[in-house]
Amino acid sequence: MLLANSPNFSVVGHTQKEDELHRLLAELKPDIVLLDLNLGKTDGFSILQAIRKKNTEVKVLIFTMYDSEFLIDKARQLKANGFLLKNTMNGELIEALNGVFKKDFYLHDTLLARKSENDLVRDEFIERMRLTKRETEIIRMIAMGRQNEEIADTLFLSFYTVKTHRKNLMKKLKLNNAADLVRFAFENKLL
Amino acid sequence: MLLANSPNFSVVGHTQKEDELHRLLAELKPDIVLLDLNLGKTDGFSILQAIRKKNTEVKVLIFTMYDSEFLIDKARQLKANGFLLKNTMNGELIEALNGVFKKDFYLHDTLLARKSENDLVRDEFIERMRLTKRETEIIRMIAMGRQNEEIADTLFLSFYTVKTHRKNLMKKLKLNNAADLVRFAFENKLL
DNA sequence: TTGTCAATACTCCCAAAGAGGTATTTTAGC
DNA sequence: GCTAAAATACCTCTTTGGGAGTATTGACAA
Repeated sequence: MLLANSPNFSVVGHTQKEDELHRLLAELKPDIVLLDLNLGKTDGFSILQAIRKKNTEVKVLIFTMYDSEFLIDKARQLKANGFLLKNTMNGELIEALNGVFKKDFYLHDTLLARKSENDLVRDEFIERMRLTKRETEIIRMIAMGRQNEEIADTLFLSFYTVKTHRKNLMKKLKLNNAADLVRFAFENKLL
Repeated sequence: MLLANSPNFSVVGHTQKEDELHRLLAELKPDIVLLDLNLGKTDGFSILQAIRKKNTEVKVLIFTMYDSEFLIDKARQLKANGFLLKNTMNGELIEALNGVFKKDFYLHDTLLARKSENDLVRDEFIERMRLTKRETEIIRMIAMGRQNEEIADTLFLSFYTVKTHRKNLMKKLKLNNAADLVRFAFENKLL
């Protein structure tokens, strides 16, 4: 709908399923994929990685509701070509679609401006709370709604190890349950 | 520190304990109380209520890191005189301190401006998900890290009733655990 | 080189949450 | 006054989380 009146861009296909995505990519050979980031069961990032394994040419623009510095970093790291928020104006989508060709990694000015500020908040938090690398990694996954076993599988750790980290996080941050932990992650810009 | 160079305001006391707060209020008779909102065990709002029960004169300025429309509403509702974010500039604190005398409820312009926008996001979410009044109330408390028994006590409900609501929320929102629920609350500006 | 810290892994126990139910009462709209 | 939705309350069972403690390994620094 946002692209209905655009002379330069049109939507050639869309899908909800990963296997269909790969089929469509091969068939339609689009210039850009607008990829929705889901933090739930089906992780948009793993799809991004899958795309990059098979296809290094197509531009991937992350299009999500998650206004998060951490996710922006992760998107860049995993070779996305841009990051765009869903609650965006019409103009911004077009701008972003052009942006992915012009820049290595497109990010809207307003997001860019806020980023360094929030990075600071986050880093200060991690420093203040003396969170280790692993702990930071795990608190983020908890905040994304993952449970111990999932986290263990993803990081190739024992279920017990994840439990230990979780326990230590609770202790360090003086929190009592997972909900508190998620709140803390949001407040300190970890997510 | 922020008030060190202010000709009009000075800090006459401070405390972390509620009983001491009431003692200090009686002794020092300050014009304004800067009240930190903790969403954890010790709820800043219950302290606000306690102050209002004994003392209707003193101005209470909520001073918190929680940038949340919902909390702003709640503060106004419980007769606070203003709401100020912690990551504020020096000038804004002074502005707010003056503001609590001038207005019924002081809120910084930038917050005010953003508020209606976020209210919309929230209302749309509640509408879309068909959340009832009670469910909205309870998802917020869950997101604040409260557990079923606490929520039950606060709302004068049975523990089982809260469990039921929690269960229904999970079903409606297609979520699997409390962490997911908290994330959803943040993303949809419920908190 | 000798600690300390980070990371890993495990045990036991208990509390809490999550997933199925069912059922009654209240409230609000027609 | 009737009906549908919301709110209340209870049950059983399984899974997950939270708290306590212990132990081993590798890395890095004093």
